[in-house]
Amino acid sequence: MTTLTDVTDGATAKGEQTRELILSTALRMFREQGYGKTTMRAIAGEAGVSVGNAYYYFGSKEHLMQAYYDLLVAQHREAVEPILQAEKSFTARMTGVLLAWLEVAAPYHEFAGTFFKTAADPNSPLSPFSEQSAPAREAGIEIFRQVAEGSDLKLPADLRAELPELLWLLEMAVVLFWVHDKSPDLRRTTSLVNRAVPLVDRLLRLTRLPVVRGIATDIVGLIKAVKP
Amino acid sequence: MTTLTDVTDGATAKGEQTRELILSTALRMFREQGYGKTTMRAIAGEAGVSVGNAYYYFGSKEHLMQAYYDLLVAQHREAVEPILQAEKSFTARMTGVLLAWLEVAAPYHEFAGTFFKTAADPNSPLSPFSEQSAPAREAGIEIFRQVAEGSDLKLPADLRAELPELLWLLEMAVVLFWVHDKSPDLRRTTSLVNRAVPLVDRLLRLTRLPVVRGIATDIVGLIKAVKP
DNA sequence: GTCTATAACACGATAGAC
DNA sequence: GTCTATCGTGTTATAGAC
Repeated sequence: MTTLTDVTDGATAKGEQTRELILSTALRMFREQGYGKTTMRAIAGEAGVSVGNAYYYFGSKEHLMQAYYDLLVAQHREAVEPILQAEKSFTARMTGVLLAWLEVAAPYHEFAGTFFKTAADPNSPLSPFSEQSAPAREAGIEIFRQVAEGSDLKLPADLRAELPELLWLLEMAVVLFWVHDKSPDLRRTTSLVNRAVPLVDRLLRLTRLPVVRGIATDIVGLIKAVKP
Repeated sequence: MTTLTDVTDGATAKGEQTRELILSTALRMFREQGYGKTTMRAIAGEAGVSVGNAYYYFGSKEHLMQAYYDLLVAQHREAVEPILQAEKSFTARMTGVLLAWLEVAAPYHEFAGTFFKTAADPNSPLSPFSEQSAPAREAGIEIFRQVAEGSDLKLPADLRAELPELLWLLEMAVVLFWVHDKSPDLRRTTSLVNRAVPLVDRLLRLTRLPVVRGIATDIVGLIKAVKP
């Protein structure tokens, strides 16, 4: 029986190097000329390998994008740690996490649209809602679980249980907005985050009112019922 | 000086016919084999025209998709009319409009993913948020203006002004959900609509409470501030 | 203005040899 | 693991016919 670690040592060390070379070359060219104008031939040529070799490591051009996304997620997770250590208020934690995402992703904004394009395709394994993305999605939701749990929020149990997923959805919405944002310095998106998060905070605290809490309970019920 | 109507009469009648032929052939083939497996050569062949002719009427394969979308919107507008005539309650009107969309779009569900794939690309003219889509978007929003105005809803003026656009956004969200829905008969999406709309209704009426109204005002302010 | 026929191009992707 | 050669596709170009 082979173990997962087998693939990372010995004979494949060189392979890993080639993989890295192709990936970093691709990302640099995506950044410099955009996704559409960067051809697989050009990536292979620039990296000094054959096209076939590039396809040996990355099943498609979109898989190179997916690799970039994984990188982004890792960087975000790192950037978020000090914020979660320092801040206590929900607004500060949530705003910090979202702004950290914008900062990490900023260099790739111009061609991020292409990634989002495949993300919207329900048949693509790259979709954030797909089964293949489940691990990455869970990791993303986990961040928002920490955002909520380490904060000063007091919520009814049913809402608290669903909140991380809801906050993750909110992040998806922010990303959607961000992808379409053409304003200088992405001011519209940062403004959206800075103003929307306090509103979410107020909305969540409103669940103390019985009328609002009734609706909140029903919304949670709806979400549960409609999840696949 | 030539007038706009010149292009629609006399000599172009045959052209219009050819255009229709190409479009209907393409849509049938998209439906039967999916978008990806339907080639431009095959469409032209099946329609009995040359490839060049297909490109004469449709600038690209995606333009054929756009034409399909326009068709869908027109069908939806038709399907919606009797509902808006008959129903008075907001919930019934809104639910009716959304379910009508699901019904009209159902035959295309399988390959709709491919369409929304390109629609999600912010650089694509097919994006519902793009400048080129502005007329279609306005027309869509207009439907929800009718939904709200002809209903029994009583809302503060600022919220009422933004509501049609918000309801249109809600429709976009439903479509996004629909595209990813793999359940038999699209039950999850219909269930979402049937349960979410009454909740929206209740939420909107809650704005009578001063606390809630305060937040609603701020949300409207945020939306206005963040619109391009 | 509408349409045909055919070739050619660039690109993503694949096959199969080494 | 890596290469070369090749395929299938969207799209464009050419050169013309009615």
